[in-house]
This record gives sequence, C-alpha cells and structure tokens, in this order.
Amino acid sequence: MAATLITPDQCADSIMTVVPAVTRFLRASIRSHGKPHLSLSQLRVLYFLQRRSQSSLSAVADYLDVTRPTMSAMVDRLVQRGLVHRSPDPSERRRIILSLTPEGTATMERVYRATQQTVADRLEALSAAQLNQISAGLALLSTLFEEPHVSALGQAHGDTE
Amino acid sequence: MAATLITPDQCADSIMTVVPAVTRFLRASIRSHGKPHLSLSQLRVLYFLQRRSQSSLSAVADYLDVTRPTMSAMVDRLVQRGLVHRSPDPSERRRIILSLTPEGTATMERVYRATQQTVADRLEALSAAQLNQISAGLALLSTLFEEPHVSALGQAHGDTE
DNA sequence: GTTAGATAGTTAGGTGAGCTAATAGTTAGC
DNA sequence: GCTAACTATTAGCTCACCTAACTATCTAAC
Repeated sequence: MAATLITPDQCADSIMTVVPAVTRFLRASIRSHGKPHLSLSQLRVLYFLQRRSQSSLSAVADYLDVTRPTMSAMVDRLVQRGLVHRSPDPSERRRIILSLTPEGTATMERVYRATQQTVADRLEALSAAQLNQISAGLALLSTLFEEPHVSALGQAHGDTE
Repeated sequence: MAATLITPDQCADSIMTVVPAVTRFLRASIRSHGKPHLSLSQLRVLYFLQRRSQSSLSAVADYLDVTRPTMSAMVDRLVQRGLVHRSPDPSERRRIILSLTPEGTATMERVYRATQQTVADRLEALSAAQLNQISAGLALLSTLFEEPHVSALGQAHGDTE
C-alpha cells in the first residue's frame, strides 16, 4: 500500500529503529512469563540445545555468535539453575557435552510457547496478507543477517511445509 | 509466490529467530565503526536527542522504553565522554535538559551513517521489490511492537536534505 | 501557609550479557 | 617428543537492565 520506492538507506534506517523495539518487546514478554526468569539469550541457548542436544560449548557459542567465555558464563548460570547439564566427552576429553535437563526442557518449552503466544497475539490483528508480508520480510532479513551456520534455527520453523 | 499460508505462531517464531540475529549484526557494526565505542543503546539515545534536543531525562527514558535509573546511568556515561550535556531547566527545577554536545552530534552522525551504510551494503544485493518487501514488513512490525510514542523515530528517516 | 501527594532525577545494590587476555588441559602434526 | 592448534575456563572489565529507596521540587488541598 504505502510501498513507494525505498532506498537501502531508508530500509537500513527502519531496521535500526524497529529491531531494537521488537527486541524490547521480546525481552519483556520472556520476563513476564518465566517464573525462574530467563533472558532472551538464555532462551535462545535452551532452544538451540533442544534440537542440537549433545552439542559442545563451542558449537553453541558459534551458533549464537558469542565468544566462548561468554557462553561458558551463560552455561554456568543455566547449570546452576538446573536447566542444563555439563558432561565430559569421552572421545574428546577437552570438550564438554551440553544437554538440557528435564527441567530445562520443560522450562524452555513453557517460556518459548508463552513468548511465542504473546507475539502471536499481537499478530492476530493482521490479515493473512499482512502476515505474509512480515514473514516474507523476515525471511529476506534472515538470509542477509543470520550467520550461515545459524540457518538451522531459521529452517527449524518450517516443518509444516 | 513462496508466500504460502503463514500462521501467527510461525511468524512469531521467525521474529524470535531473526530479530536477535539482526541485533547482533547491528551491535557488531556499531562496534567496528565507533572510535570511541558506542553501544546500540547509546546510539539510540544520541539519535533521539538529535531530533528532540532539550528533552528531559524522563522523556528519553520513555521514548526508549527504559527506566529512569537506567537512563540516568547511561546519560552519566555519555556526559563523561563529552557527548551529551546536562543542564538545569529554569522553569522546572527538578528537571534536567539533555542536549548533544558538538562532539556528540558529530560522533552520532558518524557512527549512525557508518552503521546505516553497513546495513545498506547488505541490502544492495536485493531487488527493489525485495527491498519493498522488507520495508513493508518492518512497517507492520513497527505499528505492532513499537511503543506509541516511539513512532517519531520511525517517521524520522526522511529528513536528510 | 502548611502539609500531602505526585513527579524528576539520583543513588545503591543486584543480575546478566558481552568483550579481551591469559591459562590449563588435550589432541594432532611433524 | 615437541610444537601447534583447539576446548574450555578464569579473571577483569564495560555496559544495559532492573527494583527499592532517597532527595528535591512542584502542585493541590486544606
């Protein structure tokens, strides 16, 4: 409708404005739903671990694009809360294997679904065409800005094809 | 075309995946361009102050959707770096007036433009139609997830020259 | 006018995400 | 066997967030 000609600069401008706003919304949603408060980053770690269980710390760090020390500290907190389990890898003894505890799985699913629902509630107001418009835009952004190896997360929402 | 039927849940899923990825990209871009390193949040504060100069601390906090103590600490850092100036409001003596210093304006514009350019570079690969698709999606997200008062930032991308 | 309530900003104290640099242990290459 | 590369951790830092509590100021009500 208002789709006049857009320059990359203007589009970049929009990205820089909208993305932080949505980030704040996501953070607030997660906070309001988690009884043991999860951060957005923690949720992403748990979400990743659910589908790539037995990952090494480095693998998770690479996927989420943070340094290993950062991930090490994050895992510390998650282990301390009983959501993640660290175990040694027998074949590679410098590596650790990360996996979700049952509680970690439950917490992750609960918070993820609740957050997803909060976001979906906002989207309810839209028409199917508008939903598709958002979805198409996000898909493009995904190809442009996601780290290549992160695409597994991006693909993961499409098992209903 | 590839726009099959999308459920709100799937769309929410995409949002939760893509938005953090783009956030990371923005953060990395800003970091790489600022000589005095600015954070994404700091850039947003400076960006806002440029077009709403003489704002009070609360006004900025409300716009960026953070608490006053958080904004107070952020302003502390920006003042310490000589980018922002705190002055008393003569008519309301409990209020402070925030404004960019010349250096603050210069730093903001440099970092903002460089970041915008980095983002725009990625967007160059797209067709006009794809650009419009992203733009349209972002516009919708903006109406859904931005705080009402923040819309001024969203409108603001067309005033250079 | 004084007193009660709201409002603006700060301070104190905490959690968590992020970084770099340096370290210990492990594996692999030569 | 020695070195080089890799995995994870520790230490030390900055910054973005939060809540609770405090000061100062303004407003309104009595």
